[in-house]
Amino acid sequence: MGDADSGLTVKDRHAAVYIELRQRICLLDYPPGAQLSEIALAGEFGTSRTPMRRVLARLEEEGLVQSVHGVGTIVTDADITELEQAYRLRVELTGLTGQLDPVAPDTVFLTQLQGLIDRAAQMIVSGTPRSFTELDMDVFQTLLHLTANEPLRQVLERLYYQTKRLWLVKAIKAEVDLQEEYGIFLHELQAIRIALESGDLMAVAQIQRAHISMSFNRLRKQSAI
Amino acid sequence: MGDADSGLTVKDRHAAVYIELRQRICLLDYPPGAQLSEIALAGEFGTSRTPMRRVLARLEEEGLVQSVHGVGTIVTDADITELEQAYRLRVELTGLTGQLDPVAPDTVFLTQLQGLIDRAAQMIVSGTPRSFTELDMDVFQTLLHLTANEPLRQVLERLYYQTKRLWLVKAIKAEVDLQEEYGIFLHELQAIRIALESGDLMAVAQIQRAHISMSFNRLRKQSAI
DNA sequence: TGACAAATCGTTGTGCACATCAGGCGGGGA
DNA sequence: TCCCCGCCTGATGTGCACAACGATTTGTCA
Repeated sequence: MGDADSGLTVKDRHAAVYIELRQRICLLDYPPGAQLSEIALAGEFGTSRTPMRRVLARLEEEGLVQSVHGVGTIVTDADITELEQAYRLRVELTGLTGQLDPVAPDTVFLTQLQGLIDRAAQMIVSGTPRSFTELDMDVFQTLLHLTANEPLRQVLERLYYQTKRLWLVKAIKAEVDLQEEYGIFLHELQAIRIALESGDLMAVAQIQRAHISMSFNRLRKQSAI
Repeated sequence: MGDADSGLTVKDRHAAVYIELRQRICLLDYPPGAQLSEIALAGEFGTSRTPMRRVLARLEEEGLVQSVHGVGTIVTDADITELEQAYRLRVELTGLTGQLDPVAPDTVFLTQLQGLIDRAAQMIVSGTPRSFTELDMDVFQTLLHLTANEPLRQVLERLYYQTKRLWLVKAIKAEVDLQEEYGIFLHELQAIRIALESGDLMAVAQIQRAHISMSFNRLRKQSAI
């Protein structure tokens, strides 16, 4: 946390804390069941409990933590049966990104995408569940720019971070075929690039939609064992 | 506000305050631009600023108010150009209600619906923009039970209250044909009942979707004058 | 030795005093 | 008369002390 508050407003600092905590939860630095201390977090981020409680309240609304009076603030469990509804909604909403306010990519975007594809190729050689999840988050944030519909982006972001922990939990328990996952992901990105170069944003959305749906089915198959 | 806190937990009381303020904003008791005082609201609801600030923070995330340091908490403007994206997303998501976890209605539900239809018929005789909006809210909450997908319900509820003020603002400015609106709404409810009695929840969703879309088009036509 | 009850500890929730900030009002000078 | 600077007011944001609550531990009695 290099305090580089150069020109940053206070509101931005709070948003940064929120994003940081969300990252820690979704990367399982704070695993399900972990207890977050308001005082400790306030000390770490150089503030007091009052602003920290606002951040935690937002995390609670997103369903990532749960605060109980007298007990503590606990990281919620990533249960596949409870998150199935969210996952299926995410599938459908991803399909809408090519329909509602699609944004044609510029050359900068295509360059970024190529960088992400290169990182995905590197995953096959030396990838860990954690580094793969970090890459997946970057890809998500990048592809989110393909729609200008702000409410849709907000909902998709919410659903993404609600459901993303499922994969990493299973991956750490060695219940997924990592090499298969890496290969499928690289293939998806290449397909997206092809669709993008042909200017077919509807196709891009459908490719994402299909892969999210298939990814969920693989997770369900693994949990049925 | 009859303090009937019989068996209600503290959390429920806060939720009730949130719903009450949301209602006041969407019924234009607090019109766009109105300033909400944390201290005054805390006094009215018999609490202090701290819990009230949490409620206002949630309203701010929903986009209904905006808090600015040193200025105040202001009810946001209901601008049709800014809410167009939310409206179009709401149209698509309403169509999904018949697809994601549809719930077959029971006899109690059908009885409730008939009561709403009767109220809609009464609107044509003696309806005001405000009472019509109250009826519309009750209809929305009732029809929301037709899907069991909790994330979808939350998003739909959010989008509904974000966009609902548009109609009431125009209606109060006498920029909508009230009798036409009442008639269309009654017709919609009757169509929904017919689809419901035939057990076709997909049709119910499409009927709602179509009417929300057409309602928005009527609003746009009026604002283009 | 077991079971029950009371106390203790740590946590989140609340209330209040103060800091911080933006806008408006008024006075003074050109 | 106009403009500008500084104060003043009222708002939200923050920090702290205390209340409320739940889990655990400890002590006592049978």
